[in-house]
Amino acid sequence: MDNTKLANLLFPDVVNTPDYYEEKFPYRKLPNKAEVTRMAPSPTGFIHLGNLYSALADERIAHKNGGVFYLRIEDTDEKRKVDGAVETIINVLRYFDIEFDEGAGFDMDAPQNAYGPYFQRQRVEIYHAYAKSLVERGLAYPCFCTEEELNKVREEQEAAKELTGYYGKYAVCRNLSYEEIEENIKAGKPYVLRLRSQGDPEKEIIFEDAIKGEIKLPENIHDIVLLKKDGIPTYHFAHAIDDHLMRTTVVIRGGEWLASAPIHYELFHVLGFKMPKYAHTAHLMKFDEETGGKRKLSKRKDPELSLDYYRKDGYHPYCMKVYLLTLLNSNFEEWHEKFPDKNINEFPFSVEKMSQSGALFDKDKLHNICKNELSKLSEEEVYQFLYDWALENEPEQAKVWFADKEKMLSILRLYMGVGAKRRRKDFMYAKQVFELIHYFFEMNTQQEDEFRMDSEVVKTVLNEYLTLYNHEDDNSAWFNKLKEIADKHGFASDMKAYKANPENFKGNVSDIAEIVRIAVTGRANTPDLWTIVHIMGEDQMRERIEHVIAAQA
RNA sequence: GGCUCGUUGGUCAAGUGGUUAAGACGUCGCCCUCUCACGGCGAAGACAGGGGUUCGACUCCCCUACGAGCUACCA
Repeated sequence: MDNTKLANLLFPDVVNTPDYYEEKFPYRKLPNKAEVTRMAPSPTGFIHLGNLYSALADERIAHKNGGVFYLRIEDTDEKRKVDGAVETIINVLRYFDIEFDEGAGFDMDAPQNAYGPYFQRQRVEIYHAYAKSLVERGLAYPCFCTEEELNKVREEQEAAKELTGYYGKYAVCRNLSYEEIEENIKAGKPYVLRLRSQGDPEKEIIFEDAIKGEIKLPENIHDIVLLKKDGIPTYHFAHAIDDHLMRTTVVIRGGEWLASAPIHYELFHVLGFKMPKYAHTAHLMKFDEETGGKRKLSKRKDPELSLDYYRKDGYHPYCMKVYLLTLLNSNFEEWHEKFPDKNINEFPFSVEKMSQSGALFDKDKLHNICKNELSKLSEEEVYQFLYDWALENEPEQAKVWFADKEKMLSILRLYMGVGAKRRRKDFMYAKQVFELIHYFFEMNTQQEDEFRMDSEVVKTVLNEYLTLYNHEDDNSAWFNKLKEIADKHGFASDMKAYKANPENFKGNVSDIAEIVRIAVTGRANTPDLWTIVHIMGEDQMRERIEHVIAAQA
């Protein structure tokens, strides 16, 4: 068989050789320990927490030592393509402050496009150049088997309990003569290009995975598809060529790829490429109510883990990042606690520290981190964050909430405990924040907690409160009046006295405060009531209380 | 079915042959306190099971169970 003749028959239009591309995309000149990583999503239009999780790992590995992190779009599967997906990916990652150095999203002529194009569909002539050279060397061949034929073979293999796939005696197109091939092609028969695998089933490959350590796998023996019948490469072929030509040094990818590592190993070998380092990550998992076990995050089943969800509810991107970092590198949390003022990008991130098994997404933990991180921000920063969120998600309400900046800042200061010895930690995410403070902006809010005293007592206390109330009172004068009311109606004003003999009282000052608190805010738990009253003003307070009194039967 | 990876408290996890088996979240209790939040103190709670190897196994080996992934002209 004349391989050169075959190569020319298959790829008559290919002019460039692999050497041409090797020269065009030279090794990168980078600092010593710098790594080149990439995020290579397929544009399916959906991006969830797990994607962010691995993107963050890639980004950290590249940037911790002055390397390069780029975005490549793996759009080889026509069926799964979704319009606008690329924009979504870029926007979401930008929102979460994960910056790319090059790749999709930059202009074609921009210097950040030097190793492009970064859309695989725009790279077919490159793939074909390498494919042609494989054919020339007898390492690839066209296969004319139809899907039906392949299915039939697979069924037979399954029935015979043999290894399924296109290999050995099942690789019927492997030894077609030039004449047969030419005839098929002239007849217009569609074909795929397959690798002529050199693998030996008895041998195994050994390679070092940065996360899992030494891995032993049998050599690949399958004549896998390199080019699909439309001439577009499969993942495997594109991966080898792209990551080589884009000079990727570390491939961080999901553990589902581990099993196909032998294919990649053979491909890199046969193409004469140096293997990158691999790091196969464990997936973020979710507790599955149905089965009662862990499972991989799924697009269809877990819409609440979509990144859009976190944007909608207003989770601060920084908090998300801190959370993911604590999952990614277990020593991060300790480091962050030890150096609270250091930029989290200074953390010495390492792939080796990444978990071997999939972590369950933990909302409690996320919330705890949100509370802590938000409590480190200034009221101005929180104001800006909430403002941006509200404008995008609650434009109508935003007009009300942000009509008076000073008022909003006062509320934030109160809820954040700014100026106090210790900061409060009530805030988790924007939506929740507004649920906490909305009563400031309504004349009569819905009562969310019930009075524990009967309505006669409530009425009496509230009337008394209104009578004694003086807006000029400071916090302690104001509180003394609550005590006065307590004493007058058989409640203890002194907590110690109450604790000593609770049976002597109807209750204590806290019960009086609670009545007023519920009347004013609609709920039993709030920060300092005096401050609340002074932010909302005497009029609003009186109106609310009178409204409550009137509502008591 | 075959191949592969994994398995420490409810969750995330430290741990690399000798430890009272860290820490964080959550839960519960106490303290502080006008409620809440914050903060402080404390409690409960784990090496999947069985065999080896060894003076000694959470740590090394084998088997079983369970979980996950792959087994496409999808990535």
